[in-house]
Amino acid sequence: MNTMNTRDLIEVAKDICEQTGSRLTETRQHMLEVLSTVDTPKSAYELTDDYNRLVNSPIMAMSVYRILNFLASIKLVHHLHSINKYIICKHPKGSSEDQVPLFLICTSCQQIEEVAIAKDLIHALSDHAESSGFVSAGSQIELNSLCKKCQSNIHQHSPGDLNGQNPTNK
Amino acid sequence: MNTMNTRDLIEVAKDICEQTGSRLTETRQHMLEVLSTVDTPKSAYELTDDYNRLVNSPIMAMSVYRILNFLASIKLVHHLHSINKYIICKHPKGSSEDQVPLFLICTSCQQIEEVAIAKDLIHALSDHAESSGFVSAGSQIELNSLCKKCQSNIHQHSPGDLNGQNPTNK
DNA sequence: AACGTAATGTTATATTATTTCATTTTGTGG
DNA sequence: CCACAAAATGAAATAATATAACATTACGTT
Repeated sequence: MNTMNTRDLIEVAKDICEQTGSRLTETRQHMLEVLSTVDTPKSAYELTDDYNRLVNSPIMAMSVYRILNFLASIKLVHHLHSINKYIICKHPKGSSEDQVPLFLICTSCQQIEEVAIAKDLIHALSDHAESSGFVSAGSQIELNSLCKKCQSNIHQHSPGDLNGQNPTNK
Repeated sequence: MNTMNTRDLIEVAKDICEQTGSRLTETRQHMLEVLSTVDTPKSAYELTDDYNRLVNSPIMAMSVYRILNFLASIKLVHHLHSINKYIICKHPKGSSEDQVPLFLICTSCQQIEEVAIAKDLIHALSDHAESSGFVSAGSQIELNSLCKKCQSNIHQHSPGDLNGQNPTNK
């Protein structure tokens, strides 16, 4: 496990910023703190609300987007495309050059588990491509799943149907 | 290779609909035809425009969303979350129970390569989770990549920097 | 023909994201 | 210390994406 507390996270952020010639401003730091208070992914607008609830100086959604983009660019925040939400990186230290993040997203309770997997595994996947030669451009992997807890809950109440697809359009 | 022409696709669609008690209506069939005319993924609104350009009877975005959702539910269309676009399924036959689609998305030219990989491979990935027991809920995998063509183009013009991350927020 | 469900039409609105330009902050060199 | 350039934010508008709600039409079944 490599999860960090907020203080350590801020330190890591400062280091990265120094290295890249960017700045860990007050709002960016505040946003990291806000992100640290939750363990489920949130939309940009939800984070805007959270920020304005927790931080004295108000912020607008536009700024939140900018900050999220920045934090994502230095890999301290992940954008989960499949649910269109953002979450703090759980182990910024562990993300070495030869690893990419894998996200297990519980489709029932939205709890996230983030693990790092070897890039080699990705290449093993893409080698199945016919006109292979595609190269992974550092993309994360998102798997919509069911966590243990929700699995047992569902089995109690309505067995089967883990896929939950329904062919109608209602 | 398992790519189908439009006529075969319609047949498959009809079969699926019969099995599930749904209907391959005229608009749905038209949408499949529209989707067949392109090989790059398109947004719902782009498809709305395409539809209205190619089909005589006009359609509204709301209906397009409904139809895309329907076609996705019967696995004839895929929603690529990471770029928020839709594309026709390249081999609806091949998607047996023990396979899931893997998409290689060229971040440069948006060309897609879709292949089917064994579900076992997914489980191999998620076994890296610490509190394992997550189970894949039939989710597809999207890899942002660079196709062969764009790789060589980039190497000619600006070597390196395949990841293209930039730490500023401009 | 009558009924119920599936599908679509239509309008409005919610949600997410970007564009644009002005202003402020901050490090750097003179 | 001051001036400058780049980085970052403020602010307003608007674009792009997606859903809600309700009316209407199409269609298979009895």
